[in-house]
Amino acid sequence: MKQISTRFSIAVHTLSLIAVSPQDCTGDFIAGSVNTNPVVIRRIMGMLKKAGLVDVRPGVGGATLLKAPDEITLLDVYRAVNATEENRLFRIHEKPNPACLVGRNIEQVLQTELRDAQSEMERRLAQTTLGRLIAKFE
Amino acid sequence: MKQISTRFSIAVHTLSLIAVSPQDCTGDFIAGSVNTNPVVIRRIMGMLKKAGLVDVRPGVGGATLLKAPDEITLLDVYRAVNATEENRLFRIHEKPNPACLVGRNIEQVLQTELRDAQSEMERRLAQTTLGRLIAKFE
DNA sequence: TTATGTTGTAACTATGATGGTTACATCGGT
DNA sequence: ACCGATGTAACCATCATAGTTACAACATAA
Repeated sequence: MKQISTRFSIAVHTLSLIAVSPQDCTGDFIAGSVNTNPVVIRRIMGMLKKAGLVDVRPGVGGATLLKAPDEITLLDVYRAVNATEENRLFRIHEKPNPACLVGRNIEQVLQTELRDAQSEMERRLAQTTLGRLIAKFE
Repeated sequence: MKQISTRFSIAVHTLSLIAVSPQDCTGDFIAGSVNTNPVVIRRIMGMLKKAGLVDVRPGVGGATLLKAPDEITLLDVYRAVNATEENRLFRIHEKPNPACLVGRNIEQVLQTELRDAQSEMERRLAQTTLGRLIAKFE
């Protein structure tokens, strides 16, 4: 099946690293910890910056959190990297046959249910903060 | 972002149609209601059949539900069409650097949270039955 | 038996998201 | 001016998706 992009987990990794590191984290340093290409990190950092979660200093290098780890939830990160307009987890097939009872109703009825389901997931993501996550590292 | 395949919504549409139709539903008939190619329907019907939700009669044609609409939840359908092994909604980047505190812990810690979030979503899907969905059609 | 209409699949295709990569402009401090 | 960092554009290989054509297998009716 189609899974949610690793952008999300990489973003969480990135923020965690910034949170626990005493020194400034450069993109290359983070890339080394995540084990990927620095450009991938920069792209994600750009999204986190746009979402107001981090401040990145061009030229000099390094990133810092703009909120306390306890003020950043997984949902914040999730939203930041999905960064899209709609943000609907489920896709529904388009243009079903309006001449059919089911075709006429399915979109509306199903959408309500699926949005609720997505909300439940997001509610759970909102319950975990970066601070709580970091506290579990050993 | 990457969304969950329309296979799911098409499967729900398909089952709904079978449930509300007095006559037998052929793949072509369902395809007409969903507004897609019959082969797409047959593929999904194959998954629903494998999951024990429907019985499809080869040759003669037509499909029937193997359970009452009130006994089929959206989660059943979701599981049927995702039909994969792992069934993990979230992907986590692989092989983070074990020499780093974050890299060493992120996978384990994050996985717990994400699995919980997925469970919340699935719990909500399990609360809606096909019967309840159909009852909302007008 | 043959014809008809259906299901079951294989195979091919176009599309779009993803994630890695190279390249280079720009920035800021030494 | 130099150096190392960020910010992006551009390109690419890979993969899931969903539509399509084609055809074998099947069940029933004539």
